[in-house]
Amino acid sequence: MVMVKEEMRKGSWTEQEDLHLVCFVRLFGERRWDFIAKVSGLNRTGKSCRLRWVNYLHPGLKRGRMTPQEKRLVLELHSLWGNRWSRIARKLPGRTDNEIKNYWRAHTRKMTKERRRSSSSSRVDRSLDLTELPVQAAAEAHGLKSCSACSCLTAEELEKEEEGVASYSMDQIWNEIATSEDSCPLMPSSPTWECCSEEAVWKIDDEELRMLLQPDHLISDHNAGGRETCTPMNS
DNA sequence: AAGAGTTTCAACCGCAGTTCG
DNA sequence: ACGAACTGCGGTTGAAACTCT
Repeated sequence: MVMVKEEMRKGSWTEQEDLHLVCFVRLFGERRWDFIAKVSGLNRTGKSCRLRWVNYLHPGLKRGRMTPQEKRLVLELHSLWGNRWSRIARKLPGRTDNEIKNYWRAHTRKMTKERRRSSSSSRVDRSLDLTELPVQAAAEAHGLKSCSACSCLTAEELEKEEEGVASYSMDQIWNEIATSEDSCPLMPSSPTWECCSEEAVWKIDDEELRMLLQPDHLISDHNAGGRETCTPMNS
């Protein structure tokens, strides 16, 4: 018999996939993505699962457009660090490197366009050409050196802070999760979760896992009303 | 109203660094 | 010490949403 390797799913995530992923991440933590991808039955790569979690499902994420303060900070930090998106993202709580990267791209494109427009109407005013200035100068041209008009930290202040604690720790996030646990339909009051320390969860092998994923382990009274459960999708 | 052009956002890819056996 | 597996990062792409003409 010929075994055909199943194609991994690609493209947009469905709501059901999201629910499953959230469930399994909460069960096993934000690590071992290949493992999570495998046991969840999502038929996605670990990489894809991680990306979806980090960029979309993570509980600490902000939604919607970036604020002027955030935009200002992005420009300023970019002038200091260049395309170190993840580093910049760490200074903007709730924003992902992907979001910041997207914003920067959109911003520079806009600037290039404005430049073209202005250079076609008048060939004199080069001061608007931020994309061709050194990034530091570009930030200054935006008036980013001092940030007294708003309450956000300047890049310099952040730089000083850099050695200290990250501005948004995982502890905060998990505290948030813990406090909202009761109202979350996704998180069954699973014996697996309750009886295992985080460390212990990481030590279980595949055989134990199969046992733990038996429906009677996962479906609790909590989910009796047909709510989402942490059973593999393709089971 | 509709089609073209632009912007935004989510997702993929490849590579490099790290961890683990 | 070494190789495989995993993880994170930055660049790029494409579809959907939005705006303009």
